[in-house]
Amino acid sequence: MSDQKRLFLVDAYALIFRGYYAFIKNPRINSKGLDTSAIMGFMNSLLDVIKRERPDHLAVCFDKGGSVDRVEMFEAYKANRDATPEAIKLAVPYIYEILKAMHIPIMVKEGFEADDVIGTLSKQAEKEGYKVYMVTPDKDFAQLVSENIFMYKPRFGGGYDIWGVPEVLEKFEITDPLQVIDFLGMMGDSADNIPGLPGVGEKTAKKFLATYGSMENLLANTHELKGKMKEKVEAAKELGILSKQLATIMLDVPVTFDADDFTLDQPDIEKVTELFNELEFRNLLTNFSKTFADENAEKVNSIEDSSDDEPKKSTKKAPPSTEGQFDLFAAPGTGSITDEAIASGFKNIENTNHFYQHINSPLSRKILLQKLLQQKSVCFDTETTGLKALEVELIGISFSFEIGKGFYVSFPEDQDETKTILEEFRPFFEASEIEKIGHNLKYDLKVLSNYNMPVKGNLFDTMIAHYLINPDMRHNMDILAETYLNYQPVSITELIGKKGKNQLSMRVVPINDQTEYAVEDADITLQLKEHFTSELESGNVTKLFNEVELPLVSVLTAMEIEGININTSYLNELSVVLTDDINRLEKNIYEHAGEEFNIASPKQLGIVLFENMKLVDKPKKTKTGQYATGEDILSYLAKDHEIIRNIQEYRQYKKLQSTYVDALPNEVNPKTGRIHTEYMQAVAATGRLSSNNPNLQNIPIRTERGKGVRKAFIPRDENYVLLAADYSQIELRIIAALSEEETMMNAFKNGEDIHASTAAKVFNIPLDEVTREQRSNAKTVNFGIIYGVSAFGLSNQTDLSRSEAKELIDTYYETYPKLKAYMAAQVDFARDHGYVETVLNRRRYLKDINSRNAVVRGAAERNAVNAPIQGSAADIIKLAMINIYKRFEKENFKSKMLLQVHDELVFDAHKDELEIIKPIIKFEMENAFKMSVPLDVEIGIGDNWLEAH
DNA sequence: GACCCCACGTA
DNA sequence: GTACGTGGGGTCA
Repeated sequence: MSDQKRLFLVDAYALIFRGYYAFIKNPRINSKGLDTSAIMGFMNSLLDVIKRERPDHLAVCFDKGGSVDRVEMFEAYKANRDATPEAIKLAVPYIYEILKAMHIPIMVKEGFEADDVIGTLSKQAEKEGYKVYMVTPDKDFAQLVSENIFMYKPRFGGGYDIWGVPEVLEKFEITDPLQVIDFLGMMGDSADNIPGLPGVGEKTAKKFLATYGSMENLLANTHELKGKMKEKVEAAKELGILSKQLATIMLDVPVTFDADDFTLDQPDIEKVTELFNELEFRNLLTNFSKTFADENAEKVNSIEDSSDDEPKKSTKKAPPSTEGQFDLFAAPGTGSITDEAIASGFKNIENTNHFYQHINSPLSRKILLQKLLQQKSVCFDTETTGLKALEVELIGISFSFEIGKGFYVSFPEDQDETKTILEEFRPFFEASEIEKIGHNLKYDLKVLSNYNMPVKGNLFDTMIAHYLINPDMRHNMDILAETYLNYQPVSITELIGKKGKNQLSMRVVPINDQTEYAVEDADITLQLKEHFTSELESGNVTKLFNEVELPLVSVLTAMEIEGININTSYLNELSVVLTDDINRLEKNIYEHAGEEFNIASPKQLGIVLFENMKLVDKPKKTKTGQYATGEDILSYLAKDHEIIRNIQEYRQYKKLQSTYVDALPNEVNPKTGRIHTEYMQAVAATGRLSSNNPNLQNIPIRTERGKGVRKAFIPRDENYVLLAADYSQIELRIIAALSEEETMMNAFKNGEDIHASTAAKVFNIPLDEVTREQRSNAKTVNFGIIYGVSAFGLSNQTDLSRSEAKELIDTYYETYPKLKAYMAAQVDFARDHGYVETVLNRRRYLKDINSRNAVVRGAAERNAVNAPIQGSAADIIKLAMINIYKRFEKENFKSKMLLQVHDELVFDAHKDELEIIKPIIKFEMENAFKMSVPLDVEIGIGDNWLEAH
């Protein structure tokens, strides 16, 4: 029996960074807008260690002020690391607080890195007879490993790997752990900016070590090397020695290991609870409480266990580790982690009681239906053959109305039989008194519509609920389940594989797995609903949810099902013309350049223009170091160089052809002959819709050639025309009304040309003397205001110099003082509350509004101004859509609403109904929301979308 | 094939 | 300066 004392030394920043990047795609933001990913990631790892190992001695080590010695050696040391993310800077003080409350010793030494502190302490403690575990994912520590010193590498998804001497020797293919230093020195480390030997990577470093054993010995024998490698290494001898020094962890930091100081005491549970509550760490708090509540019980048990020399091996089934051979040598913290289950202890289908039943007989279906009809509220979810709702077939429907229980009705491949079975459930779907719960219900409604099965009754969509609770997050059900229910659902990829060639159809998944997967989804969604009902309430968005977003689901469903007709043959002809133009331009460009290259490659184009042709003395570079060749750059050069004008034209035509002219015909649904875009209701952070598959919200209109594409959008047949209804200047009207800036309000009330009116006031001249240029500049400022202007941005957009732009903005604010006050008030509100809101109380949280980084804060401030404007406009058109849809339904019009483009609605208008629907549309849009400024809607009609404008 | 970057279409 | 989605090139596995 070994009673050797154990010391755990935790490398804080390594775990903090790792935690932060693990959540990078779905940062954990609490209701105050604080990004808690780093704190959560770190605490999960720390609690995991404590829970598993019950260490009696433990300390957490931080860097402070970087390594003075290493920077002296090599100025660039760690210089090319990105600045520490804001969220991490904010996280560290919290982590200190929590550690203090947990009574965990913190080790920092100004001017030294945590590596060095841990190294020094490890060696000291080893001498005093301790077994030392360095808790870190960083491979650099392998050099410290000895008989009594181990690396304790936390795994994603819980569990850990222990690296002792044998593991290190095997991983690095060396004979002594100290050779890790030579290894790192040879291959370098881009994250730490250790240069390494040029041309030497992992493979070569291992080979060198096998042959020469050390950096010094390699450098003494470079004559044995061959070719390019010989030249490179010989030229870099000094660099090699320096790299090795940089990679060496120091063992003489002025710190002293004192067993008493490092003893792990009982935490101040009250204080920790308070901190966790403040951070809104519900699951972590549970985890923490369990860890320390079990403390005494565990200690008794551990008498038997203490015969283990090594920490207990994990028995929990952890998800497949991402740390394979390759990952071992990846830069720390940069790996994008797909498995976010850092917190061990998610519930899942295996450890949670549930009763999910497959329903596959007439009798059982009948019983289920009767049950369903007795409910006030039922959650359902469809399983289908694919993702395109209007083209897929139904495979099954899951239902749940009681937590942990649910049913899965499966359907055969035969579509007639499927129809018959589905018909049995018509009483349920048409029952208007039963609430239907789902996650992304629009999809399910569309699938059911394929079988002519409309759904009635109130809806509750958990995806949209969460979109209102926090629009900046993503709303996948899996993530929501993990965040709010501490539950990790069966992953779809586990069932049918990764998307792409080898993906299976749900049809071939064994029926038991189908049932478990499908009912789990309905079960989880049901549970999320309970959760979100109160969260909507506390976010003050219940009304917005019930009266705008949920009714809109049905409206969008109808619009998507409707689709729009396009003139395919016209587009095909257009493509031929474009191809001719493109070929002609291509020839000209090659002639000017004196060489042939891929004009569509910005990389190649940049080299031709700026290296070979040297069109500019100091070409601008993009952030990745390539030459910038964007439209803004080219337009400066256009007047002097024909090749530039040709390139601009080439780009324009290529874009039109690839994105629209050639792509749109492929999007025509073979069954309906129409294009059915998909509106995303839970994507845009401001509350706007977005459109994809295909995106019909960015169809060209500005250029002559672009307008050609619009002509392809046509009415359904000769009895119809397209009707387009546009809000005129809705965002400016909103900002005028919200700021109560009377000058601007009056201009709108009097029906003035707002940009000319602005120009007259700003330049202090009569309205009829405003020049085109003045109006244009005023227009740019008007728009700039909405986006949060800067003099820099304005001067970029106009011919004005920076100082002229600044002067214009200043006069603008003098002309409209209340507007400026309103903008400042929005920013203040955001600082105080952490969010801003629209006229319908739609919120956007701005976590960076108090950031100490001026650039980051500036962006948040512009959002504080823009989000309420853009979002209120979105609110208003959504209201109008709902009201118009209701009227159209009620009147049973043949005319249909087809598209929404942020401030415009497009209709297939039956010629006989034109005069009836025109005033309805105009009225409903202009009166959707009452403000102190009138809304104005312009209606156009035509045989295609261009003419309708 | 998956992913990022660049460029560019709209409001 | 705000908000999106798509297509092609380039790179890596």
